[in-house]
Parts: sequence; C-alpha cells; structure tokens
Amino acid sequence: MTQPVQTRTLKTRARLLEAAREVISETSHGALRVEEVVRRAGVAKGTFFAHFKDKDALMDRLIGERMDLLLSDLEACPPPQSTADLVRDLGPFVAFMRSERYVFDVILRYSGAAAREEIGPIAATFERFILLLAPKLAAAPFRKDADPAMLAEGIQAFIFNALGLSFCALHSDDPLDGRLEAYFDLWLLPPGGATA
Amino acid sequence: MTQPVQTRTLKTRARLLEAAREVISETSHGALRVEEVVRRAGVAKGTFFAHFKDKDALMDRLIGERMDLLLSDLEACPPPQSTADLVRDLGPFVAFMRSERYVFDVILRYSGAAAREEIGPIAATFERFILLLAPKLAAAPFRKDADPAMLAEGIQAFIFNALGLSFCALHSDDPLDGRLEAYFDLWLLPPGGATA
DNA sequence: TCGCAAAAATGACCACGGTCAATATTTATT
DNA sequence: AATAAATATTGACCGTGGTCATTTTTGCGA
Repeated sequence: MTQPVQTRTLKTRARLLEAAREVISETSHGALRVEEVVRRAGVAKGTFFAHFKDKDALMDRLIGERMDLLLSDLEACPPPQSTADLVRDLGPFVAFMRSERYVFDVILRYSGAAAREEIGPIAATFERFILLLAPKLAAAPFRKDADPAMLAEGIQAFIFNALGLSFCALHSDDPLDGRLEAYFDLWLLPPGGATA
Repeated sequence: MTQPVQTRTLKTRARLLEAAREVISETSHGALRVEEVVRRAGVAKGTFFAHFKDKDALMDRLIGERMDLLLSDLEACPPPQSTADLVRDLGPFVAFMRSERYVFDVILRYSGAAAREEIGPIAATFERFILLLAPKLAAAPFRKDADPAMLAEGIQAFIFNALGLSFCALHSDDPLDGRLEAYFDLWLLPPGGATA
C-alpha cells in the first residue's frame, strides 16, 4: 500500500497485478475474483490485502491506468473545432467507461466523485481530465464567458449523465453520441450562434 | 416481487419493509443487514429474497419512496425566480442524497442511471424529477432557446457532479450550494444577461 | 371435508470479500 | 555471525449477501 522497501514487495505486487490483468483480459473486470488472482499469483489471500486495501483499490488502479492511457490520446488531439469534434475525440475514453456496467460503477464510485479519504488513480485521472480539457476548450470556438475549468467539469457531468442513461433500460436505445452532442451544444455554444 | 395473490404475501412484505425502516431509523441505510431485517420480521432469510430480488431492490424501494416525498415538496414550490431560488428549492432533495455515502451510491447505481432491466422506484423518481422540473424551468426567467426537459436533465447531471465532488476528499470543503449555483448560472442564464 | 396443485416459507448451504494472530523472511545492529 | 527489530506472508476463520431443494400453507374443486 505505502512505500515498499523490500524488492520482494515489488515482485509480489507485480505478480498480483499481472495475474489480475490476465484474469480481466480472459473474462472481464466484473468477473474478477480475488481468490483467482491470488491463486494465479501463487500467494495467500491475506497477501492480496496487504498490498491493496480492498478489491476496489485494485480496480481503481487497473481502471485508472487504462483511462490514463486513453487520456494521453485525448491530450494529443488538437483543440476541437466543433462539439461534434469533441464528441469524436472523447470517443475512446467514453467507450471504455461504457465497456462494462461494473467498470462504470467503479469509476462513478472513485471518480470526481472519489469519495475516499485519499485520492486514487481514477480520481487523479479526472483531475487530469479537467486540467487537460480546459485549455482545449478555451482554444476552441466555444463560449468565452465561462471559466474553462468549469466548462470541462460540465463536460464530465454530461458524460456521466449520458452514460448513466445509456445503461438505463429506459433510454438504452438512444444513441449516446447524439445525446452527448446535444448537451455539449447547449453547454458550450453561445445562444446567439457567435463564436466569441 | 410481482402481483401477490395471497394476503399472507402482502403481510409478510409489509413486515419486511417495516422492519427495514425500523433498522434504518435506528442506525443508517448503510448499516442495514438482511439478517437483522428478517430476524425482526420473524421470517426466514429465503423469504426476504422471495420478496426482493436482492438487498439493493429493497434499498431502491425505500430510498425511492423517501425521494418521492421530497419531490412532492419540490412540486409544490412556485417556479424559481433565480438560480439561487432553484438551489434553495432543491435543498431537501439534495440533502437526502447527501445524507449517506451509501445512499448516494445506491441512487447513482439506480438513477437516471438506472442500469437495471426493469425500471425501479429511484429511476422512476428521476423520470418524475425531469417531468416536474421542466415546466418550472420554462416558467422561470431562464434561457428559452433550449428544450426544458434537457435543461432539467442538465440540472440532474450537475447535482450528481456536485454531490460527487462533495464526497470527494479533494473538494469536500467547498460549499455544495455555491458550486451548484455556479453551474446553474452557466447552464440556465443567457450569457447576455437578458431573461428572454 | 377431503385431496391436490399452486404459492409461500424455510434454513442449511454456498460464494466471496475481508481479518488477524501466528509464522517466516529480510534488514539493521553489534 | 548472532541477535533483534521491522516487514512480509500465511491460511484458517468470519460476516454477509444470495441460492435452492424441501416443507408448509393456502385456495379450490369435487
């Protein structure tokens, strides 16, 4: 959990993470069982919990690292020229959050929304998301009367909302991207239609 | 779960619900244990699961009915004259969602965001929330260039976001109402400052 | 009122996340 | 090298949500 001093610690943790990634790649995040992870890693169950506070902490880390990679792709995109561009650029990031209901649940619990004493990987990723998106929004032809960071927070809120609705039986048939773009149009574009 | 035919069924279910309400009033939603509920209701554990798909389904119902009452209060409010009014009117509803982390988690999982096959009480409540809020927003001095239902969905999204942040260690000190009002100002008021 | 089929209730049992006192291993000290 | 202190590992055990074959109760037709 904290600063490991022994190399043995690093090795064990690496084995646990590797085993977990293996299980997930073969099944899914939601199907991961701690017992299966420790079995593959060749350690006792207690060892797992000496390395991770709980199962969620492992998920926080694994999901966080995946999102971080996707964020780097987003970072490499030039500022969007339209809300449709923004929806497209966010695509892979949103797709991963949508890949499994369980993944979305974990992200919700740990996101912005981190709800834990100490900030974890997912919460850190969302901090990065805001920091990274704000300047892009400022450089895009969107409204200029608002703090870019707040605009970015709104984007995040709308993504969660649209994802939530897409998992909901009541709205699961509506296209996610269309819904997102509609929100973004209202949130980011000045009513007059002017770009400044 | 479905149409009960025997009066015995109604009685048992009522006893389970009563026992659950009792436990919650004495402790909290998060502290509720199914075993304690069945003990107080004087039935076997299996009976509980014959009446509720799982523990979450019970919570969905109990939390949903609480939220529904609070929504009725909101319904009785006249249209807000400002975003500050809106924040005030939403107060009790938001306060309940914030009362326990566990409650917020359940609401997230089952809300708009319902994520289950069949629509449950919490999801229904959020449907009602949108339906009820939309005409109020339309009658308020807010932007008129957007579908009121979409504006209401945005309100919901911002409430979730602000609540999530308030549970997060990183932002738990910022005042919730201030944050909400800032979001609402940007979302509901025309940039020009005109009310129509 | 008897028998019988459908509905409801039962409780032993399981799955799985998480705990902790005991043990083993590593590192620091002399 | 011997010993002690710190750190890591172990696995039996527990709490709690959830299952299901079996038993009990109920409603109903003859």
